[in-house]
Amino acid sequence: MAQNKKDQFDQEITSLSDLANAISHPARVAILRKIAERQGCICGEIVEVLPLAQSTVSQHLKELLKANLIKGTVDGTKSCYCINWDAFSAFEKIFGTFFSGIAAHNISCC
Amino acid sequence: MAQNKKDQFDQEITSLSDLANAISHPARVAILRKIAERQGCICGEIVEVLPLAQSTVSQHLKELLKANLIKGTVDGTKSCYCINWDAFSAFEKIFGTFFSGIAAHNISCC
DNA sequence: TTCTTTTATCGTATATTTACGATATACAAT
DNA sequence: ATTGTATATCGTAAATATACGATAAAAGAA
Repeated sequence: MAQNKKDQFDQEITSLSDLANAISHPARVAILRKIAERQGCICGEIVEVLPLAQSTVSQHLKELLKANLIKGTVDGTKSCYCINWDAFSAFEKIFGTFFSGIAAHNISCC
Repeated sequence: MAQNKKDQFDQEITSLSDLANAISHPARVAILRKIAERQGCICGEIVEVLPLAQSTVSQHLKELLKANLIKGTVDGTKSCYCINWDAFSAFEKIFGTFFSGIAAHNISCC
């Protein structure tokens, strides 16, 4: 964009929008679910179940790492990812606060 | 992108990512909160409190309308927006399902 | 050592998003 | 009728996101 204004908002707001952004692509939602579902960590199995190239999946994984929702460790030639449960419950809390903050004013007008 | 693959995912996944996308920009979170907080509908007051041009705010409002999270009516020269409570509780439900679906497998590995 | 496997990163193309100013439209007020 | 106000839309520029193939790096197997 001509100029990025995202940093002109409160931290409370940007932490929410950043988390929302992390799951704003269906591939990333699918990756999170897959990682959670296969309780042991998984790696390139994700590539098999997604309709995306390996490099693209790797890119999405990087985004999820950046948002701190997953953790990754190297295991031989393979990479192992799993849910960062601490960050995830914080995530849930932030969304809960957002929803209850909105719902506190529930009055219909138009 | 070279090719958009977003429609190759389940509807359950895309409805979540679409909603997340709606609040993936801080301006849109701020707009939702402002509309909820001023229980009566508001219009261009949003422009005053955001660090964005009127046309940009209008664009973000359009996005929120597209996601069905707000409703808009015209009132004279002014436009009046408010939360779409039905859609909003559906939104909350979808996120709740997502979180509990992930949390169901809570096992730490790496 | 050499070959294979796995995954991250680089380079690149294209699509989408974000942002603004200018303009159009529609109503209100004078 | 003219002027002002509020807001949506258009056109456009620039940034970011998405996707892929090619390549690099690093470990395991032969």
